Amino acid sequence: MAISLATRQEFTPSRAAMRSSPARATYLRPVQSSQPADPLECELHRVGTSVAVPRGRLVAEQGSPAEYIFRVERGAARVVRQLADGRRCITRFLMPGDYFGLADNGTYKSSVEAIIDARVIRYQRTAIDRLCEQNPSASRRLLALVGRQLSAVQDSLVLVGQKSALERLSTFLLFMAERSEQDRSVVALPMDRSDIADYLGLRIETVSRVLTALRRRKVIDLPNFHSFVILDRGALESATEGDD
Amino acid sequence: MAISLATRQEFTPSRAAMRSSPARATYLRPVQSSQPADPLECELHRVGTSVAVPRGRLVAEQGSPAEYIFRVERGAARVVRQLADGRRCITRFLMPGDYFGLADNGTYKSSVEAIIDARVIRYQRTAIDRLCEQNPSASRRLLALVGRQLSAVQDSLVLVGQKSALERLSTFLLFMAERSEQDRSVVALPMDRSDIADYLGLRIETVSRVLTALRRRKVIDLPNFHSFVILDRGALESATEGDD
DNA sequence: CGCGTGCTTGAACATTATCAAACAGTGTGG
DNA sequence: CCACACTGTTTGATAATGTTCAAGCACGCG
Repeated sequence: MAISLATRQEFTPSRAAMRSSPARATYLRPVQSSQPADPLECELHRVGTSVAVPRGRLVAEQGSPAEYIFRVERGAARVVRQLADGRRCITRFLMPGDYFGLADNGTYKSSVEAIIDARVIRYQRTAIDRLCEQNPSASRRLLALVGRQLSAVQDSLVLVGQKSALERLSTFLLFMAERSEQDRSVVALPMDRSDIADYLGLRIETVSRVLTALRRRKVIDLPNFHSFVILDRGALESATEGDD
Repeated sequence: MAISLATRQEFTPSRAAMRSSPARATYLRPVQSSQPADPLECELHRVGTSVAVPRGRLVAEQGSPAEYIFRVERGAARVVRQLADGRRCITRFLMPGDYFGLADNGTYKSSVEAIIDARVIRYQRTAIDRLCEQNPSASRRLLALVGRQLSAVQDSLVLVGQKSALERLSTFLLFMAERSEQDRSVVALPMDRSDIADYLGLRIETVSRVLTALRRRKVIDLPNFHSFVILDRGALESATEGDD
């Protein structure tokens, strides 16, 4: 089925959404946009197009011209960088509200793939540039967004560069918990183990082992493959910084 | 040239050597700025102050208010992030032409320390903001700069997250060679082994071992602790991607 | 019910870290 | 000029951590 460039594609043809178009990298189905929020978003909204992206499909392709900037509305996506020797690195997970492509000038430096059925708004880069030209507050806001991303990637750098497997997983779980719907004790984990592994710079076996170790110690529970529950937040937080 | 598209540019107007000032952590000696180049840089220049920073001294301190944006003119600096448990992580090395603080909003997320006697220009953040307000092309360039930084950090993330010690060192050496004065076969290595280790997420012993391994294999030479020579660039390049 | 995919578990192995010691440059004082 | 200490680097032996390879398990879906 189609997604030619995805390293791997698990297509669960449960929905009809997939018959959209044959094997092409850039087939996204434009749909009406949803509602805007603040005045700036409103501006942005006017130049954006909402698009449905079925699970597994490419939103943007590494190396192709960076025509659009995206914002995830619903669902989740992974930002993937493919190395020459075939290794795969996930540099970010995109959750609702996250932007992608802000800093990619010319061509995309990474691919983006929907992890689950998603909806994204895409903005023509030229339109954004025009907006910034006219509206200094827009460009300030854009700069702030990119700055936040930079800061986040630096955090990842520390995480992956200096920390043990346990520390990485704990940090990751807390991060996911923070990003999920506040009032739910069970946190969704849309990505599979290999996504987590490639994100944290580990192997799936290690991810699995650390997760089950945490479960055995009653720090978390794993009701199924795609969610978890924090049972002992204190323990998880301290595992974040090495006190085992 | 400018805030422009060059990630960096080496001015080496061999000025008078600098004498260091008394030992204070945040003490920088303002001096007259050097010459500007293009119109935008000219604008910037008017709001910048050139400062001498003796080796080892802090240029900016993690957690303190991010009042300035810096650009390294001469010398070299490390961007350091201190973890709670005392581990140290170096996220970047700043060489002439590199900026720091562009994305730090509010407080600095990392400290910056001079590795060797250095000279930096510092720009008041408020002045830069004002400049962007008036001049959309300035803010576009600023955005481009931050974007380039983002891309560089992502590269580091891949490096540190996915690669072996040999791959990391090879990549690092080639990177340093690229950034040093083109026509010199011997490349300066201003930072010491522990800086390299903290940058690459390794221990100094590992750094040392890999370096001597490369020397034994006649891939590089190490005439002294603070420089190296590439003897077999092909071998070094292939070591970058795992073909040992 | 049975198959496939993704997840877990185990044992052997590789790489890197840790601990400890020796070594090399550099500057100091006799 | 030579001992001396100092700091940063190298080297070696051992241990820890994570990887690899190989089963086995479990959930989802026909």
